[in-house]
Amino acid sequence: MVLNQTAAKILTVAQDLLQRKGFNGFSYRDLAAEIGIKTSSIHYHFPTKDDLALNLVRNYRQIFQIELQKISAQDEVPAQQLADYVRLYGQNIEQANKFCLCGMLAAEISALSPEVKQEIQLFFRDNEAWLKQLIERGKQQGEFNSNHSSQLLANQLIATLEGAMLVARTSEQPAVSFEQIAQTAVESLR
Amino acid sequence: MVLNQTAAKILTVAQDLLQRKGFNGFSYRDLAAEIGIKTSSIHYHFPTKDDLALNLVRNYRQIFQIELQKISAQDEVPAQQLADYVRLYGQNIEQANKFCLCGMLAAEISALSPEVKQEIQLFFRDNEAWLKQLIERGKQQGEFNSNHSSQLLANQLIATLEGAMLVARTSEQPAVSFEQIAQTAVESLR
DNA sequence: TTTTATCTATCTACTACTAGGTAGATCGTA
DNA sequence: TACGATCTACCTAGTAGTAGATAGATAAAA
Repeated sequence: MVLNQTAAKILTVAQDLLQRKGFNGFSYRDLAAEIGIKTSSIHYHFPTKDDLALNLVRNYRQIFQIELQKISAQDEVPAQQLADYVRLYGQNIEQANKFCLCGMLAAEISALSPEVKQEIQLFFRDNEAWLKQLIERGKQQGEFNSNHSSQLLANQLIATLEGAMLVARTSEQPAVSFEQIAQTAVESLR
Repeated sequence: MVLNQTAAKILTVAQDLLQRKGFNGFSYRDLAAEIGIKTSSIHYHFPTKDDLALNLVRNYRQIFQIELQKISAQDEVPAQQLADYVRLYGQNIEQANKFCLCGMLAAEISALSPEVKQEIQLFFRDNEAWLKQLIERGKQQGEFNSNHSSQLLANQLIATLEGAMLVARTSEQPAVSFEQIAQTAVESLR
């Protein structure tokens, strides 16, 4: 997927608005105003808003995958890799109280096409698969300890982090609120 | 807060739409059409949409509190009370894949006034306080076991349940998906 | 008579989206 | 190399429909 400069800019601004205000919380007009083009130009690159959402999720998945691979590539112990993983989520909140793009779209799922819904599913599966592997390794190395399957623990952790981000949005110190819960969740794996 | 029939009906329908589609996902027109009145009548009872949101959250808090007291009143062991608590959340998903009203509004927080935001905060505090007490009792009775403070565990559990509901919305079997994660979270307390 | 609760009718602003046009770049071909 | 055709990426100017909100009439109840 090769993108020209304008399309890339649209995606950048749209992602920011989406993570802060939600899919139903921004319009093509908002995008156009911030970028300095006309709404029709956005329609040229992304014919429908659902199209835009699809591209945003695909983009988000891809970038997240790259970050996961980066963490995997660093030769750290599982506990440290888990901490790095949690920080990936924490960055959203630190930046203007953003929510996870896929968490946001999950809340607004009824406004989205089956294609977008599936792509969001895949984001969570990506995370599940990566975390499952990590937890597996952590168990083998004696860092993590639980009777539950690594897959269940992975899904539980994803839910906890998404929920922590969500609840943190209503707090006066979102970053602190998130960090506390995330910390507890990570330590619970020991 | 005494409500006449129409205001009560508006709240009922609005709550349903809000939990399924989000605050930005329904309009006064949608409400009016479903109830069989005019939008201006809704404005009479709830002058602004933010007003409506405020009443919805207050109502939701109140009903939730009643449910919590019901659970407390039943003379069950903490582990069973926790299961009852989780079922409170699960009911949302079973009903047409609804999300927690306050979880939904937390995602759309940027569209809401500080008053509504504060009321949502209070909902989470209600839950935190109730759960903290429950976990405390569970620890004393040897049913729960953790090095973390009951308050942290309470907040972690709330986040996990909210996140589980959120992620479940993208799944093909939301109820199953939620149940698995919730089950894991509850058992992790042992 | 005042209050309550509804209505009709309307407003301004915005929604996603489209038709049709245009400047400029790129292309194949004579 | 020159010329016509096509393509890219934007524009102006609109569409129909929806958003939340309001003014003022009306009718029934207190």
